[in-house]
Amino acid sequence: MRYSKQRELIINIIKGRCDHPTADMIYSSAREIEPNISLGTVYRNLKLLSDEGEIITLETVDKKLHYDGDISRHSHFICEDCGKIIDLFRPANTPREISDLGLTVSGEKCIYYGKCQECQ
Amino acid sequence: MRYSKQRELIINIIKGRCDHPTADMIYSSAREIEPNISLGTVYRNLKLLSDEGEIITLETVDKKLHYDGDISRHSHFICEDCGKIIDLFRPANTPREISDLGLTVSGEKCIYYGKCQECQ
DNA sequence: GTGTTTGCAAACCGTTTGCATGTCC
DNA sequence: GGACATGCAAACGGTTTGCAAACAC
Repeated sequence: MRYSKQRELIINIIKGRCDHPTADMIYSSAREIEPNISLGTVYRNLKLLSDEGEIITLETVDKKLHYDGDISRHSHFICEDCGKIIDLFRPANTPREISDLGLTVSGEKCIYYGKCQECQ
Repeated sequence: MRYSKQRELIINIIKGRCDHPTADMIYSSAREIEPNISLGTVYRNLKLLSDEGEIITLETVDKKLHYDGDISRHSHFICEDCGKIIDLFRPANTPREISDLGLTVSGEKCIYYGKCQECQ
């Protein structure tokens, strides 16, 4: 993988925020610094970085991919009503059934769905 | 909600299988019995049934919506490699952090991601 | 110089929707 | 008869991709 300033910018944007932006949000931020960057480049790099394990891709209820620059072991809670994504740093115990079935959970990666405090 | 034979057919197809078909798979099955049924009708009814809580909609890694006719309390495991969806009927303990944050999990609905036995 | 990356725009594809017609009650 | 549901096809929107030019090394 060769250096590119576009990719470096994208990495800095994702790693520098603590929410879970979509490709479009990252594209907007990137354009403020590098007005000529294209959406295709953003998507290509997000896919690349996700494949390399440098960022995490989250599939949510809004049919957009969300990206997380924090690759430390943690889970996510997604509000079914407002779509908000909340980090959970104290991971759940893996259910016994998962190991019984010979399944391996990646880094306790787990998505809980429910309602956040505001949407109860 | 008024009766329609298309909707009854769709319900029977989903409830009659124990996997997690996509709209397209349901559409194919439906056409074998009702060759004139349209894809739009399948989508409209799946959305309706999901909103009514009669079926469950799952967002997975393959960018297609999957549907589950089993609405009993259970979680899912999705293989990151082959996309297979496995039911987990012994739900995980909700992490303490979730209640600490004032979040409510819907019916223990939770998606674990990892590798299935074949993809290890 | 060679192979990677970019910007641009078009293509892709799962899903949604507008509308005229058909169906249920 | 009136509200709801359907079939059809077009539109939608997020993501991917083909290609020529630009860039890294």
